[in-house]
Amino acid sequence: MTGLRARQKADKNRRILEAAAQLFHTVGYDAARLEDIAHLAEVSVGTFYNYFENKGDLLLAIVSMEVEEVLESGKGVISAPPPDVADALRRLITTYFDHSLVYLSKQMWRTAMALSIQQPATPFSRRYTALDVLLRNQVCDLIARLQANGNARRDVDARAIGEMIFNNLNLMFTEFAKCEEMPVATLIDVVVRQNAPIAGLLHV
Amino acid sequence: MTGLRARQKADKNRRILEAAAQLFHTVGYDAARLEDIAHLAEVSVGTFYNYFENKGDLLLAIVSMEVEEVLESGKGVISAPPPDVADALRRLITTYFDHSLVYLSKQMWRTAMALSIQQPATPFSRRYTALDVLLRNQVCDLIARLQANGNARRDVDARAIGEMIFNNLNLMFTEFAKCEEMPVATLIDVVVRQNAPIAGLLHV
DNA sequence: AAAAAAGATTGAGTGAATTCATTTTTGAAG
DNA sequence: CTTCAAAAATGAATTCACTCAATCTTTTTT
Repeated sequence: MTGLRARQKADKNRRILEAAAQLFHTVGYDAARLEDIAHLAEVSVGTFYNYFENKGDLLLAIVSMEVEEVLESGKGVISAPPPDVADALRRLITTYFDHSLVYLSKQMWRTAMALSIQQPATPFSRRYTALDVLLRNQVCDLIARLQANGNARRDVDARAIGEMIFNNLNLMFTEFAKCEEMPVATLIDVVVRQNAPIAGLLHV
Repeated sequence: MTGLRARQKADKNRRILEAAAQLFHTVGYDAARLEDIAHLAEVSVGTFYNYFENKGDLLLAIVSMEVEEVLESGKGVISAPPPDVADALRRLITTYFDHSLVYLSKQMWRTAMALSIQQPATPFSRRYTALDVLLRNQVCDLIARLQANGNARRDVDARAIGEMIFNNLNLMFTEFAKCEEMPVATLIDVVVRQNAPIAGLLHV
């Protein structure tokens, strides 16, 4: 049976995450003071630091859970992609971008991205980066799948193309997060246009 | 003649930038306390805040000067590019990346990137973003120039391709900055490989 | 050239993240 | 059931970016 200590620890971890998610959502990342998060989670500030490296790590933990969901819904597209290359890419990026603002605000995304760049060695930063790798692989897999299905030319480096498409959409998402006015639809339109020449290249 | 006030102001601005550049370089961004920067620049902390919005803005000002130099040396490549598409792209990205660590450490780059994402509305953040746009245009111009010279296919959207190539190299530079071990040569190799399919697409 | 207005400087004060020496709780051993 | 060591929790103290009311300097006005 699980020891008391392990259960208490798991419970506190959960309480801290829930408290933070709630406060980040209601008052924003900056305004959510560690003292308030700790109080809401019914732990002391010192205890918080036994569970997370710092305030940023906490945000990255929450964002990572989000990205895991996105990754999951991406799987659906990969397993049965539309036959046309342009359609398949549009479907995948739409899946990614439509998911992006359900739980997280642009401000939270910006902070998370900034933290993952600034402190790349922290545990949740590594996890966040690892998830990016999985997303990148997913795009590469889509290209490979289209090739296997005979819907895309086979004489092209699927990995190189996939990496470039992912890196582009990733950077465009950053631009999107930096601009409060831009709607998701605009982001999708821009990326679809950028993908067009490559879709043309791959078309059988 | 320039008023006394204007001269004093310009001088203080210069002193602050020099002091910060020196301390960021020697002890790193985080360890450079505002009090130390102000002291070295022979102004008070309060005065510092009449010249810059915050500590991050100061770093972005320094990084922006760097990027301006990179942009300048990029012009040389654009004006007389090698005829082969792949060669031309390699030449441009080598110019960019070789310049990147002359004055700035990876840590300084990471902090600058993080700040420009996190506080996109601050004056120097806007400037930094504007410089990114100029760099992106430079890549688009290179493609257009190759097309004009008859060295690249004309039936392809030069802007879409240029944006994608730039966004990819930009994101790869971020990955490079996040990984202390990666040498510039590796970065260049990876990006050249990623560019290869597109270079093939464009080849006449 | 004195007075008034505008602009700039100042550094002690404020607030929030992070640290750490001390105390408390848990699980194991006798 | 005690005793003890390891693990976890605690919150007061520290640190540092940033603010602001008071003061000083330059420029303009009379």
